[in-house]
Amino acid sequence: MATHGKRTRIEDIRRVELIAAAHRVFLEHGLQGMTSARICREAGMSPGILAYYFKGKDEVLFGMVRYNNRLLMEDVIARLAAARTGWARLEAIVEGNFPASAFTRPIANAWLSVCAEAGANPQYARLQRLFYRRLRSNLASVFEGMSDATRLRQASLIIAALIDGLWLRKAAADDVGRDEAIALVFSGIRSLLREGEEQHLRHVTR
Amino acid sequence: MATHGKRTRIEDIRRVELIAAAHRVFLEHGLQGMTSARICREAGMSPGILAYYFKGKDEVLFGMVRYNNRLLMEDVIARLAAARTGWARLEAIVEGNFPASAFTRPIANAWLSVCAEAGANPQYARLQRLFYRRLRSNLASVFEGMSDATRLRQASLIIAALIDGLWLRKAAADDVGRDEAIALVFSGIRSLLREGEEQHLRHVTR
DNA sequence: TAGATTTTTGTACGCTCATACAAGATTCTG
DNA sequence: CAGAATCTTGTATGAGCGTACAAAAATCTA
Repeated sequence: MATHGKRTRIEDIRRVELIAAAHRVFLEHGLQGMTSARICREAGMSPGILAYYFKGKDEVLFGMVRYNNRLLMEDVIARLAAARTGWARLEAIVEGNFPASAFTRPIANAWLSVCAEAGANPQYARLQRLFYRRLRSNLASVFEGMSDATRLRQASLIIAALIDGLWLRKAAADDVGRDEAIALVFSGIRSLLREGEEQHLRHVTR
Repeated sequence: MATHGKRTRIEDIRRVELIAAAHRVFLEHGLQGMTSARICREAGMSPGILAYYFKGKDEVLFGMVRYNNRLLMEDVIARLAAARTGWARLEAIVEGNFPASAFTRPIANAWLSVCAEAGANPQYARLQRLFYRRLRSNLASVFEGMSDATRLRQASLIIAALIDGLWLRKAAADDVGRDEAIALVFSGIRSLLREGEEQHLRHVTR
């Protein structure tokens, strides 16, 4: 009992440490530069440690992506819970997709390398789909009851594509700042919405 | 003189054959799967041939990207030359960015892998910037004289981001077809433009 | 056709990286 | 404290890749 508790504790600690280290390496060097040796060095451990706590590198990798997504989603979830009007919820979603500390060229690049890898690796594709579905359903919850189904699909697709595209531009040219990116998305949203719909979002809904 | 002509011919033929083969491999396997051996096999040649006609793999790679960009741009340039109204030129640009035969999940993925690599490799970043600058200036030539500078920058950024984002969505989830993608971009454009501006684009300009 | 030049082939070297593993260090147990 | 279990280290192995190169084949020249 006692030994079991301790053993599990240390194992979990190491796993988290290694995944956090992997995350830092990933943000700095991208998926390509995230080698086993670098992860261990970043964690201050020996190169062979990964094989002890993980079945293989893929396990570290998936853990890292989940870790990353959790960090991002926690922020959005907290903001969504605090939001009172539809517009505030929209702000939470959009701003949550451009974290102040994360809308950076190297990070945009790192994220891009995951998207690229998702084409070859079905497991990645699944993680991506999950993340994207959450965004879509968040947007849908803001717009629901406002428009017909096809318009809603269009609007949420456009907004999602806009967000992704701005990240891509960040990675490629770094020609847009965080505040400008958010402003651009809202500019797009305002253009998409009719006058009455925009007013509707300003009412307190919950 | 005569020998020089012949020698140059064969060298150019092989280089083009190899670059075309590299392009096919790239579209199918992405940047990651584009190995020297595969390129040579695709071209029906021996593995060592690359070293004879190219200084290294990078040279093949940059040649392949240029080859790809040329293919895409030829289409846009031809459509632009034939366009008479501003709206037609806009259609040429937008539809040219979604080639019917190329708006495919594997191709979107391949393109994405180049964007991801551009983060680490400055040479790639240069090629990407060139390609993107062309899109922006094409868009600017359509909108010029219509709006003030900041609105123009906003609009062209949003449209460019929308196009990129839709390609990214294609790669990630394949949840949007070519026609729908084009329709979405135009839906975004129409939302962005005021009524008078949209009418302005329907006049014959040249 | 003989020799010279160009083109192509096949292979071998060196590098990077993930993974496996034996040996050492640490912590727990009785 | 001795012995066992757990944890950590450092290194070795092998696969995949780009590249260099010697030898073979093909083509050209006189």
